Amino acid sequence: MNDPLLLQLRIRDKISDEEAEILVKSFTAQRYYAADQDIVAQDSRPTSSQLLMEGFAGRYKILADGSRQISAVHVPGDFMDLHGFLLKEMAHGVVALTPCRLALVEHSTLKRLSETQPHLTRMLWLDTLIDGSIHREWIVAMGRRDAVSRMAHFVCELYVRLKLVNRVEETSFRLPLTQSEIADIFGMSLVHVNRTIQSLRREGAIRWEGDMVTIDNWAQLARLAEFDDTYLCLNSEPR
Amino acid sequence: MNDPLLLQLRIRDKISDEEAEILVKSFTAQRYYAADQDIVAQDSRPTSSQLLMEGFAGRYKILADGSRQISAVHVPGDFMDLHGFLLKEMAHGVVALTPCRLALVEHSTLKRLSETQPHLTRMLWLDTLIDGSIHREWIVAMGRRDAVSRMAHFVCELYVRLKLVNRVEETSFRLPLTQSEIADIFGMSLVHVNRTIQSLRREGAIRWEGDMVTIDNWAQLARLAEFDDTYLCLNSEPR
DNA sequence: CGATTACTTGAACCGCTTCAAGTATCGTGG
DNA sequence: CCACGATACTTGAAGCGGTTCAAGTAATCG
Repeated sequence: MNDPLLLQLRIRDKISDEEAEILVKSFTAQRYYAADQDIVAQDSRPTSSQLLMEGFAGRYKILADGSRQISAVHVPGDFMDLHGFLLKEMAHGVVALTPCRLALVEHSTLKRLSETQPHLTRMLWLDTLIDGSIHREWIVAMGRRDAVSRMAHFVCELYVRLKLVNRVEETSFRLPLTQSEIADIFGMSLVHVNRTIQSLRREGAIRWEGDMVTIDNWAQLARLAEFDDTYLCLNSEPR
Repeated sequence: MNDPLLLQLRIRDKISDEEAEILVKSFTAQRYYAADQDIVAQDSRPTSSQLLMEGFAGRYKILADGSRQISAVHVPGDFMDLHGFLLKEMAHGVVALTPCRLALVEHSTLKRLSETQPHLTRMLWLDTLIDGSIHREWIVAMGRRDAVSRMAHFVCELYVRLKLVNRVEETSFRLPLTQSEIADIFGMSLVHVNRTIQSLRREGAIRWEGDMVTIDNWAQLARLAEFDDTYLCLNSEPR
């Protein structure tokens, strides 16, 4: 079974085959989105949640002056808007940053799961807690790290998260985002994103050729980023 | 019953008296912390979670250069480190920003709740989802708002959150934080926090005299902040 | 009353933004 | 197969929001 959600969950705790089957069967339909298409609109009230199976998606908000801030980046296996199950109203939109394939669960199904499968429920809860943990790490980075350190941190984080779902080759991964989109992730200008990436290249920490990011010197990158993967919760233990 | 956690939960959904009793009885002990004391240490593995009953607390991380970033501010009724129940290891510390009173639940009790009380479990899950929602709003503010707008947003948010737990008088609330602590919340310098507050004062939007913050012109403050309370999830509905 | 902590102000500096232009890449139609 | 347009990336230079350093004032407390 290569369901990327299961890959993610099984890193954090044992999931029995029965549980896995129940979980997989909860998803009723698949959907495809083109790049730049809205998956969930701001202020909408979805009655289902979506799991990202393939591609990159982002949670975002547009401000009055037209600027956009992306508050989360999702990779395959991320249960993107599981929040909506209990929050009901979406304060932020979700956009496909690349072409995306998604799997859909009805909220009513999730509610039934929460009544009958306490361990699975805790694991889904955990999934949203890890989201929150990543948010906090981003807040720290935005508040107290300079552009180079933040970029290094972002590359480290994506490397680890993509590795969990087998989207990494050696020290490289595909990151099909434009510098303009990355600027919206960092809350920086496109120009400064460009110079920041060049700075990391010049130091020999990474290569970034088109879609492919290659980490040439992990130790240096992690040092620049002060990267510590605790917040990604990578240990398997009973939960 | 004036338990501030129940006040918060009952804003979002009905909680039966039975459920309320079960919840209240889950807390076994109270603890008191002095200002600046660590409630939860970074990288620790607590076996209980704590509910903030009185005071202000903050989640934080210290970086290698000694700077501190506060990633969340907690008010009475916040179930501060409910995360720890499933995340196990704390990537961030929690500090008492003022003297604090806390109520304690063992993780084993929470696990039992999750096996027997699906609705309460969903409500606790929701509590952590609202935390995440606030994180995302902070990320947007840090990325794309200037200092005045962020300060205005922070004041609006605290006003609403404190009102939910009866810590507001008319248009005023106590905020016993130093400008230096606020600088660590904003990831700004103390000097700029000072000038930003003065700017809001000069515009007549707020007064900020010692501990007391008074909102003199909510409309103006909310406009500066582009404040929209959707992310605080203030509607009561079945969850 | 003196020490400590919080708040305030001024001025030089710097990281990042903005504006403007130029280059590389890629898909598409003639 | 090349010309063209569109999009992404790159570079330069001026400007600004926020930092840093330094000092001074107000409030609090033993």
